[in-house]
Amino acid sequence: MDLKKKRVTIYDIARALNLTASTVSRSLNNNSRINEDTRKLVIAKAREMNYRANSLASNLRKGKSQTIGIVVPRINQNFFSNVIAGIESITNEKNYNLIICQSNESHEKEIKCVNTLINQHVDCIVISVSAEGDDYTHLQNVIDHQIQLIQFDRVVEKIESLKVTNNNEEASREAVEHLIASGYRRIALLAGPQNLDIFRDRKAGYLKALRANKITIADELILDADTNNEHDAELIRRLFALPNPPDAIFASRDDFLALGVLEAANDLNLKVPEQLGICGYSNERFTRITSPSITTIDQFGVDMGKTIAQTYFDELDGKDEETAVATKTISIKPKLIVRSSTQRGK
Amino acid sequence: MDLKKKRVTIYDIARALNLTASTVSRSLNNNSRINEDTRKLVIAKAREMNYRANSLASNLRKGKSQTIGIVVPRINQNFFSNVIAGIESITNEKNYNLIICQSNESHEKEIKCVNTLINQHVDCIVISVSAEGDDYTHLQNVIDHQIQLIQFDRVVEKIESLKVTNNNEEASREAVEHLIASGYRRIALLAGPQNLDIFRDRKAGYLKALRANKITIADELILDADTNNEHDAELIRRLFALPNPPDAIFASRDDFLALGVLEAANDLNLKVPEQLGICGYSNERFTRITSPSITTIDQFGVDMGKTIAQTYFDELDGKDEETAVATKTISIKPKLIVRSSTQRGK
DNA sequence: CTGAAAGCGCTTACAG
DNA sequence: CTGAAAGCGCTTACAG
Repeated sequence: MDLKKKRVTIYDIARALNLTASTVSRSLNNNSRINEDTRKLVIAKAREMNYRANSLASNLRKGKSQTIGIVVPRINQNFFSNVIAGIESITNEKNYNLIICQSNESHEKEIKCVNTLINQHVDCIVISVSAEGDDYTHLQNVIDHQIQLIQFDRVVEKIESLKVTNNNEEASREAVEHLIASGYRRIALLAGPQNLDIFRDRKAGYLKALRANKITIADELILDADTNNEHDAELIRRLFALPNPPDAIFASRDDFLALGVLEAANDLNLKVPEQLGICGYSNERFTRITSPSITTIDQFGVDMGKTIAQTYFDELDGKDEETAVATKTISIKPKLIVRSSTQRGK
Repeated sequence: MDLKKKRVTIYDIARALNLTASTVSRSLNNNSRINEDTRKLVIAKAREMNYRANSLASNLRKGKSQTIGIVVPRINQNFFSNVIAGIESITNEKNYNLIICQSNESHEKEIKCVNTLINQHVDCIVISVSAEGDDYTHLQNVIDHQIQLIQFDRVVEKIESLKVTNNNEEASREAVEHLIASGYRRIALLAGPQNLDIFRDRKAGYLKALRANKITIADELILDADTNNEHDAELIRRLFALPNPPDAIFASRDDFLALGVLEAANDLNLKVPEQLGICGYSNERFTRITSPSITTIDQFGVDMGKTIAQTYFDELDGKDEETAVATKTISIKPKLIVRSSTQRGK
């Protein structure tokens, strides 16, 4: 047996069957006008010879890859893995491939991922940008290379593309309204990095709720977190060290931050929700099972993923030659999930 | 501006510079014997024209893709995402690309993923098989197509390939020894699907520990779980419904199962660890922060990922023409993490 | 150091 | 319904 055995190509099949590559190709792609017997013959032979199509070659020739590239900060965050699962559920049916990349919240790595995907000639790039960075020429580059760009969740407003977003402001407003309704009055905000729109929006929602209820906005109760969990403890400590500490904390960056708050409260022997209310963001799986369970906001990641994929295919089908790259924004409303960490007898 | 604008190729650059494609290609790949000035010229022009290499074309020509395909059951399980992160940390340096696929524990989907990767001409496929299924011709197929196969964690013994495994039996034995040392005597085992070696090994470790300590093995205390979390509750209920229920449960499939046990214990007002000891598997992030925190086993996913990638590159470098596809097994020892859920003043 | 030419494995107008 | 030929965008022996 050869060690340098080459893979079987359509020419090998053609030779074995006394046909041409054209006919083999047509048979394998079972379209066009091909004699049914010929087709069966070819397919049987291909199987027998353990033939595998070379996607590189066919994609090169066809000028498209039936592949969608996804770039997310982290694949193991509940929200992102849900979005990916949602996208997959649609692309599977359509026989599209997915290339998943994670930027690890690094702007540099994100650029690298995007460039690789451009080089791979993916048909579409779906991205939620990392927290770092403010230069987005790599996104513009996607568009310049005629690749459909779809931004989701963490979108860059100024880059025109398809966008699927959550209504973060509205969800946050609702969460804070709920805290107020539960009787909390000194509500702190642990916000996410303010260079991202979504975290600015969440802060806006918080402010809006306080104003609507005529609660004074205390600057010392508003702190911006970055995405590094290891810095969380310090921020939380700072809140509890205030002369007049908060009676509730809205950890609007994510549930991991809320978890840190819960741990800190335990260490300080603060009773949750009696002495401290806690609300997180993104409905991480563990929030249901901590003690007490944590009130949070569900972003419907799976639905969002489905919407993203569906939007792409709709765009593909309905594409009129007039439009260059499509731009449109679809907003999904997240849902407040009230659990024990914020429910007290007023 | 053209809507059907084509991408810039090396021919476009060559034309603009009055050179040939050969020279442009050589300059861009900055190897060979190229005049330094020519190279600079080409690179500058390429940047100016916003040129992007077409990986499809170059990979087709070179017959390799500098791409590694990964197939895991779920990308959002701590262990798997750690392994992926570990692999990435090495492949990043080497400028290799990663295509990540998830089988969602479906054997059918797994086969589809593997086939897609074969068609994409990846250089290597890294896989941890799904819980379903017992036909592994798709793995044999990888080898038959001269693609390096690396199995990890959930490996199929009979398929010869590189393998990176955890010593599951040893880790489980240690965990059960620890339970015994904490004074638990009726130790139940919630095992994973027994068609996978790793779960059989964990059961073997459990049995070994009991035997070594002369504790009677009670069949009614050993139940096999599948990978569907929704079935967990029923199994757990069955254990607690026994006339003589367990005083400790080793949820050897994973921490999510252990979490289910903890929830059930709470519902039944059983005190953990006093009345019930609980041990999980895989050191999921939440185990550190439940109340009580859960004793579990860390599999060093990141290290495992690094080992996998490193092994691949070693094999690549040291490859003598004599060896076909490399086969070798590397075993990593997991570590027991003792937390509150099993610590009682025996 | 640079060029001309072939070829990687496909698909698809163009003929017949 | 099938074939001959060109071409997708590269890389790389072979010359010079």
